[in-house]
Amino acid sequence: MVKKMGRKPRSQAQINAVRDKITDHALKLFQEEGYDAISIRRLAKEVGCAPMTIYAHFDGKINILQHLWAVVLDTVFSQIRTDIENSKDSTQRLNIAAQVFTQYWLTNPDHFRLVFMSAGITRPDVDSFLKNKATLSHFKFFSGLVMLALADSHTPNVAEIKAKTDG
Amino acid sequence: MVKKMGRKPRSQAQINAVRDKITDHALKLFQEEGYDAISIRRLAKEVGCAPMTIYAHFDGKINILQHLWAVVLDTVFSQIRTDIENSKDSTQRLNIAAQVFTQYWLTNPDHFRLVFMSAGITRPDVDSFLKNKATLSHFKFFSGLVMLALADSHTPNVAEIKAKTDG
DNA sequence: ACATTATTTATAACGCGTTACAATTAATAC
DNA sequence: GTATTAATTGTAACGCGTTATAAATAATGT
Repeated sequence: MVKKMGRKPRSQAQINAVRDKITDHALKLFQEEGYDAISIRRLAKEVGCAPMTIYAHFDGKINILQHLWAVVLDTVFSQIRTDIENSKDSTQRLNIAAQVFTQYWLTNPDHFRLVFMSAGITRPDVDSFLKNKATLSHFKFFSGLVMLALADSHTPNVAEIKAKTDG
Repeated sequence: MVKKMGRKPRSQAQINAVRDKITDHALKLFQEEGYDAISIRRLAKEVGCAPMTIYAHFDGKINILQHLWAVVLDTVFSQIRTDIENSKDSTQRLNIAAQVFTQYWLTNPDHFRLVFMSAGITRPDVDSFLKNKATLSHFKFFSGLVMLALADSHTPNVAEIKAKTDG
């Protein structure tokens, strides 16, 4: 173990502070003018840093948007989880979840636009985002609710229909 | 009516000949190397024309892919329409349609890749493609089959489930 | 041949995301 | 101070889609 010299690496809090400063401006700008109307050079200018600094904290432009998506979905699903604990009936739980889900987008149309209508998003971008662990668990949680509700409905061809609609 | 002078405008067949020459090379190149691995400059070189000629026949790169999509979907749905005429039962018709649909992608995996997995496709691109009249009629035709099958199933909560899955 | 119209071509430019790399600034240890 | 390490900055460049514009080419009339 040799002694360390020079500047010490930043703490996680310090790193997150810079990331947050970037994502805060990105969120505002993306909502105001759209994802591909905002360039990296423009975003850097608004943040007050050099374009290269952004690339030091994010893999690329699309990575910034994925970060924003994750934040929004985290709040949506955490609210669903808390609101659901009141009920025990599986179909009713699904109803509550769906209601919270849709209600969130209605009261936060800007978030809806950000997540679902950001122009210029490619399929592989969405795919890699869906490979994110937290995001995946959210969808597993939701599909679990659907499964339970379907199991309670006792209709023979529902599973078949679900298979088709899934595809 | 003044007399016309100079070169006459090309016939539709002549125009289509140029378009087809472009789309033929585009189809081959997109399948071989992927949509965004092929640049307009590269496509033009392979076609044997100048990049500007492509822009004279298509609004842009994404427009070429939309053309290819339309061609593929046309063949899929025309095959479905012919194969369906044998049966009268609505649920069986839906079954046949789904089978032809999936079978097509299994026997033409390259087309499947082209339509559903072309990288670099944006949401508005897909949206504008779906606004195409022929494409829309295809989906209306398919959703009509689903509706009829659902009407025959006599299960009370199927419509509700369908509403959720649609969203 | 010539003028006229249609089509293609060549050239340059714009901003974009992204990368490479050297220069610079900031913070720590001696 | 000075050396050392971390982080940011500046600069240039690449290919991209796309647009604008003028020149070249092709086909038709007289």
